[in-house]
Amino acid sequence: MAKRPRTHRQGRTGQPLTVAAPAIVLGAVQCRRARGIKTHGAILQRAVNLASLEGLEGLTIGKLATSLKISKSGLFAHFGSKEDLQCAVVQEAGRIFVETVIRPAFEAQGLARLRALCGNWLGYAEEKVFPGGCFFAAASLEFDDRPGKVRDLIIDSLKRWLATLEQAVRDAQNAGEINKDVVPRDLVFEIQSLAMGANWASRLFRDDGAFRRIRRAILERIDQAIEPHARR
Amino acid sequence: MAKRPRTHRQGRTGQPLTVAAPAIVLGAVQCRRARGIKTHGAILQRAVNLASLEGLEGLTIGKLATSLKISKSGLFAHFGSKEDLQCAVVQEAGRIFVETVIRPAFEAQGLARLRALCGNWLGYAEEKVFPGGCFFAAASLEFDDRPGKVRDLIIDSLKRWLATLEQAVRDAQNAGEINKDVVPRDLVFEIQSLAMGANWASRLFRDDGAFRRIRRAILERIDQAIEPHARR
DNA sequence: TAATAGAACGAACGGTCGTGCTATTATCTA
DNA sequence: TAGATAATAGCACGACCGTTCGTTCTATTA
Repeated sequence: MAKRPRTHRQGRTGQPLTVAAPAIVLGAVQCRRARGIKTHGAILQRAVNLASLEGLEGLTIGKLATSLKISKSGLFAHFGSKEDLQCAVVQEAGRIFVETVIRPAFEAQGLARLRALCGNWLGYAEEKVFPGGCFFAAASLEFDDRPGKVRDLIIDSLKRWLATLEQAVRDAQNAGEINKDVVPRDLVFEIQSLAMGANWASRLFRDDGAFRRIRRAILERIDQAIEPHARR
Repeated sequence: MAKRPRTHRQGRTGQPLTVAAPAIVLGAVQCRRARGIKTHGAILQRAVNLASLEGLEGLTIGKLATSLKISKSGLFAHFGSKEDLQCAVVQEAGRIFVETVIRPAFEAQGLARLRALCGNWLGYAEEKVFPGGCFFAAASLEFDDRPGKVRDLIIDSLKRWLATLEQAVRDAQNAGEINKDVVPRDLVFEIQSLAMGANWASRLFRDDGAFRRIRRAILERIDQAIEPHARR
C-alpha cells in the first residue's frame, strides 16, 4: 500500500527495543507503561469487533480512533502500519478462537474431543463471539487474493485449526472409535464445509435455523464414520 | 451514499427518455447508440471480473476506468452512482450464473436435474468462470452486514438459487426417486454448505483437490436420500 | 447541410484514507 | 521532587475516493 522506509519505534541508539521483562510485545510496537498497555488492549478489542463486521480492509484507523474517542495518530503509534494492525487483529482473533473453541475441547479425548470441537465451533459462531460471525470465515474470503503477511497469518491459523480436527479424528481412530477406513482429511473437510455453510446462511439470511440443521448434519456425518460399539 | 438531485440524462423538454424500441436499459442509465452499448458491455464484463477478485467495494471506478483506458467520468456516466454500478455487476453475474449453472440443467428432470445442478455448480466454481471463485459466495459474505439495494439483490439471487435446488428435490420426490421423508430444505442446505466449503478451501489453500472431495461428498449425500430403485 | 443529442473527456470538488513530524502531557524512576 | 521518557495529541502531507461540471467529439436525424 505504501512504502515504510524506517523501522518504527526504535531507541535513540538504533538497536531495537527488545528489552527486559515487563514489556509486552504486541504487534510491531511495545507498550511499557500501564496506560499504554490498557489502551493497546482496548484498541485491539474494538478493532477485532469492528473488523468482524466491516472486514479487515474496511476497518479504518480513523473510524477506529473516533469510536474509541482517541486521536488517529495516538492510535496509529501503537502499530507501525495498517498492515501490522491487521496482523495484530488476526492474532487476537486467533487467541479468542483458541480459548473459546479449542482449549475447552481438550478436556475430552478421541471421539468426544472431536464432537466437542464441532460443538464448540457451532456455539462460537451462533453466540456471536464476534458480532460479524466467524472471524476467520470472513477474513479468509476477504484475503484469499491478497498476498502478504495478513493472508499468511490467516492461512496459518486455519491450517492449525484443520490440523487440530484431523488429529482428533486420528486419535479417535487409534482408540478404535472411528472406522480406520475413514480418511481423516476428507471427514474434516466435510465437517468444516458444513460449518462454513451454517455461518454463511445465518449471516446472510439472518436464519439461526441454519445452525440447528448443520449441527444435526455434522453429528450424522460423524456417526457414519464411527465404529458400531462407539455409537451413542 | 450521496444525493443525486437531478434525474440523469433527460431530454431538453424535461420528460424522461423512456422511448421506443431499440434502447437498452442497463442499470440506471440507457445506452442508445452502438458505441455506447459496446462500451457499456465492456465495462460490465471487466467490472464483474475485477469485483470477483477485489470485492464489490474494492472495485473502484478509477481503477476500472484505467484498466479499460477510458476516463473516470466517461465510465461514471454509464451508471448513476457506484451503488448502481455494483447492482449492475451483481445482475450481470447472476445472468452468467444462470446461463452456466442453471439453464443447462433444465434439460434433465427430477433427480438427474438435481445432480446436474450440483455438477454444473462445481464445474462453474472449479473452472473459474469468475477469476475470484464463486461470485456470490464472495459478495454475500462481503455484504451480509451492509443493508441496501446491493445486498437485497444478492440475497434475492441466492434465494432463487436455493429455491431452484429445492424444487428439483421436490420434483424428484414426486417422481419417486428421492425418499419422501427427506426435508428438501435440509438436503439443499447441506449440499449448498458443502459447495461453499469447496469454493472456500480451493480459494484459500489453492487446493483444487477440494472439489474432488466435495463432489464425492455431495454425490454420497444425494445417494443417501434416494429410493433404492433409483440408485446408480 | 444544419440541428440535435449521445458519448466521452479533463479538471476539479470535498472527503477520507494511511502516514509522518512535532509538541504536549502523563507516568515512572532516581 | 526533578528529570527522563513513554504515551498521546495536533497538524499537515499526498494519494485516492465518488461525484459533478462544462466542454468536445461524433453519430444520427430533420
